[in-house]
Amino acid sequence: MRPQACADCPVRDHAVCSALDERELAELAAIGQHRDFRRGETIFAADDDSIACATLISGAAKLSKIDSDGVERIVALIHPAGFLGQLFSATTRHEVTALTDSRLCIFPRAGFERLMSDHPALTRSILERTLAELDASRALTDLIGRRDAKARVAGLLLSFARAAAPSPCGTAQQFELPLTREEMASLLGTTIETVSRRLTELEREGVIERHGARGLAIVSPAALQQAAA
Amino acid sequence: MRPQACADCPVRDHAVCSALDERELAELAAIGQHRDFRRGETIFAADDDSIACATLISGAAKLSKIDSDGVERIVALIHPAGFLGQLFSATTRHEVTALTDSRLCIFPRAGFERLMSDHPALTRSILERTLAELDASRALTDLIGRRDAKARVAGLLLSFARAAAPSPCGTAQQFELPLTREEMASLLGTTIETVSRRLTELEREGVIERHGARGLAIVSPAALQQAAA
DNA sequence: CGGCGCGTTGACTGTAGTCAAATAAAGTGG
DNA sequence: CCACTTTATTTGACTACAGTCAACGCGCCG
Repeated sequence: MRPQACADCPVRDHAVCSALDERELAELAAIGQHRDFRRGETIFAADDDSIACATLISGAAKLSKIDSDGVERIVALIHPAGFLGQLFSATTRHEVTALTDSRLCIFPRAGFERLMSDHPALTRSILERTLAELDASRALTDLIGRRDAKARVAGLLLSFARAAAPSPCGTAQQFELPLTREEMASLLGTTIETVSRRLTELEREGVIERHGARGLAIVSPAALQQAAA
Repeated sequence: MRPQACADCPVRDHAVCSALDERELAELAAIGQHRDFRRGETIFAADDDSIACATLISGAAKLSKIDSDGVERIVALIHPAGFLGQLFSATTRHEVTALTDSRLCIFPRAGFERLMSDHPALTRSILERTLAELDASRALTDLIGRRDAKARVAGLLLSFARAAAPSPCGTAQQFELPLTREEMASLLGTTIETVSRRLTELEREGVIERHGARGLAIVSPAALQQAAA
């Protein structure tokens, strides 16, 4: 990867590298390289040596743990411009998996951390990104702490709609669900069947429309918002 | 507050200030001051101007949102050495409330952020703290995503036991619950009654013992761990 | 002493979980 | 390109757990 590539990068205004000046960006670009992952591929495995970190350029990823019974528990979703990998820690804490075909800009961790100490702007940028992840994580805590499953499902759909929107503050009216029913259930702390039933219910009420298993259109944003309350 | 006070600070080895050298610490101490809050007191109100941030020296705090129906939804707990306040943002996003009598070391945000730009070590230290909060938040996501209420309650007790332990890695065998039933329910996405019933059940099974409404002893750590699985 | 906040318990209802089967979608090999 | 297998999703019937409403107990403070 050359700095040239950064000029065309779809996340160059939002990712951690956006705060760097040209010279710093060149240094970072020198140690980074693009890599593609197919849907379902493991990006980092849990409890491995933490040797790399990355910016997600396109696609989507999930962070998960496998608990003692072998059940996957998803704890976060990562969207483009998000940062992946465990800094300042010998091993990774979560499984990181591509939810859709994805492109990453990967950096060796040692080199990345060295650049952080050399360039405070990079540290600061990572901090801002981490604070954003923390906000997202707390929003998720809020979401899955809702008592009825319908509110959790509705809230998840809204968060997908926001993530799928072209502009950072809008919401897409129509999009593809990035998660399987099983993944949604894992994220929401419920079961496949309940997710399916609540989706059916929302469709019967005229709040959403489904096009195939993954396609989704929001017919009444207000009603969906209401259902998520 | 003077640097002298820092020497006796119970969290001086763990809080964000621990990474600073003497001169930096003196600068930070110059803009910080201690303040005590009583149980239940609001530390920062949601949606206020974000004018201050703080290190929690002793006690405990909760971060919460009040949703449209007026129901409180707790999204995080903060323990001593934790950092409070919203950096890089005009307004606070959450209500911050003292759970027990607490002592804070408060800094005006503008001064604090200026010190961060002057001293990369402080930025780096805040980053490490934020990464720790992010881990904690994801652990909470994992906890409240469990399907049965008993596992959620048991897991919460374990996390209290860890927080109450004198050493960072141990677990206290006996401690006071820092949350009311209502707060536990809010955190776990369930109801007061369910929390109460599951506690009664755990006691009946001989896993825990209750001493009054708040006192708790873990009789069988293994069984509790098992129940939380 | 009486009220108030907090916690526990009981009875009942309803929603979500479980087990099982049918259907739809996606992938495979001819 | 189609038949076939495999996987994902929906639906149904039943059960169990959690939510709701209500009463009661306890400790605290005025």
